[in-house]
Amino acid sequence: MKLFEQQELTVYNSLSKTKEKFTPIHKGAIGMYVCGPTVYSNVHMGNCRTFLSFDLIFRYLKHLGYKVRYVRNITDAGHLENDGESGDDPILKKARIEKLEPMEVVQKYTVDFHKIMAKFNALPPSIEPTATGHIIEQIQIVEKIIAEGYAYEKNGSVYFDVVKFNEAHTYGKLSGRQLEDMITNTRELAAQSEKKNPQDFALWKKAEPQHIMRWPSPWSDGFPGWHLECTAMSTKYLGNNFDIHGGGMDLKFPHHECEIAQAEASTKQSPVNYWLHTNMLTLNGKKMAKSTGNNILPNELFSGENDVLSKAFSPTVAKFFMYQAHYRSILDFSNEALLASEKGFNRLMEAYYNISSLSASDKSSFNVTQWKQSCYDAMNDDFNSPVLIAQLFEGAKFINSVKDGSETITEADIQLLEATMRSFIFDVLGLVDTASENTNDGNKLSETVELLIALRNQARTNKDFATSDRIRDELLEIGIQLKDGKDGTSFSIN
RNA sequence: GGCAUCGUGGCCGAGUGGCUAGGCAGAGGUCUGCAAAACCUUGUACAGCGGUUCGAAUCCGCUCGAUGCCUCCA
Repeated sequence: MKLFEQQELTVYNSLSKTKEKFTPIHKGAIGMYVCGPTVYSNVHMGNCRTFLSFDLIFRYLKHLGYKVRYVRNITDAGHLENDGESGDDPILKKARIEKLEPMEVVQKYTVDFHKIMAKFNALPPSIEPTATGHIIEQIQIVEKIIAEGYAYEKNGSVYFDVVKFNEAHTYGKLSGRQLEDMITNTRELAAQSEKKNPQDFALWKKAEPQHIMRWPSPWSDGFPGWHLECTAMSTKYLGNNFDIHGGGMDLKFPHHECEIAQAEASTKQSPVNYWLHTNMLTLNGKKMAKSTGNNILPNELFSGENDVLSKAFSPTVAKFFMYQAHYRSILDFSNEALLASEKGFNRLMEAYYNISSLSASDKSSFNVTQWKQSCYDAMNDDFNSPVLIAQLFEGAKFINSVKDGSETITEADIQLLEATMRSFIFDVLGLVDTASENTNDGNKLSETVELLIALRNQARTNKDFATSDRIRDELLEIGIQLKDGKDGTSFSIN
């Protein structure tokens, strides 16, 4: 029996604004689409948070035994500023600044994105389609929407008729906005607008002469609108109705709202069963954003080269820090919080490695089976990673107490405890144990340090504390800390 | 201005109509030649004011404050 048949998963659906029991369309299989990055600059930590949140969700669904098709796109064209009115494509803009072909910009930052995700030990999606690779599909959807009467062409550009759509459908159901409110509250753009209403959005834009990213279409040589890309790529690989659509909270409106409208207008059905939105990572209490410069880059974090950081942090620690908050909560990025997470993470890993040295008893003084279920309960409750981590710390506390002799455990429970800790820490959370990498890597280094430890212990036996302290202190200076315990001396490399 | 989210102990951050989340820091202890590290123990907090209730930090209303979206952003 698959795990998912034993565990009841609940997810928060942004569309209904409630937690709902999760039931996939096809038993045992899940289709999930997540809006990927627009590749005109390096991804910052805020972007990473969203992708790491969905990595956790992807990993957990797989862990439960679901077959998951995870589609995450690369936006490499059409993402206009100012909704296509007087807007500019940021990729084109960047290409001009850096004197590159647009596709060189795309390639550069796509490669960077993949590198960063790999450092965070994020699993690659099943399919990673690009907008420019799906122009034909996008044109077909525009044709369908025009045929249904929900779009109109003007001077070679095609716009979605929001007011018309709203007569038979509901525009604003995801974001909770009323079209009437939007009409009264929308700031009027330049009077020369081609749109019937300011709420209308571009499906296809005619390219200006200087716009080099362009494709032929029935209406003009031009390029697709941003919202259309995701509709084309999600439905192509997941069908007209699929399970999960995710993205950052900031994409809810207008991007996802427009996706719903496009899909309903072209297929007459609701595209997505569960909408999942991740919340923002803030810096100094403000949203991280590419445009304002209020952000921190992953590489700055890994190297410590940023004024807000007192030291470098590993990708795993950063990830652990982010998973200590729920994905739907705003999280503020700070050095203090990272330091706290680093200590906590190291303590958790120490406890995990202590499992192998536990000695078994006839009875367990702790209900390991029940504890295991509470780990699942946490994740089943809308992927509540902070509660899962709290449970893992409960496990750690128990391990240390057994080691201490104040609690007991059976051999079978040792196996269960180890397997559960391992699968949640490494498979579900996708954390990487940096400490053990350090000690396993340099065998010669380890042997050298072991030799020094032996010499120091000899000095201690002879009460030659000057020598023993010198070895200890000088090793510490070069970043090797000796730890005297009951069973001898161990060390860690910082 | 409209829509939405949120305000938790020194810090970070879960959760919830009555039963201690967790982490970090602090305090006490164990261990140690001394330290460090490690481990154990320890904290009754939920913006303010009203209301509902036997009982609210948890529900409702108002006030104040913060953030996000409403123009590109995960």
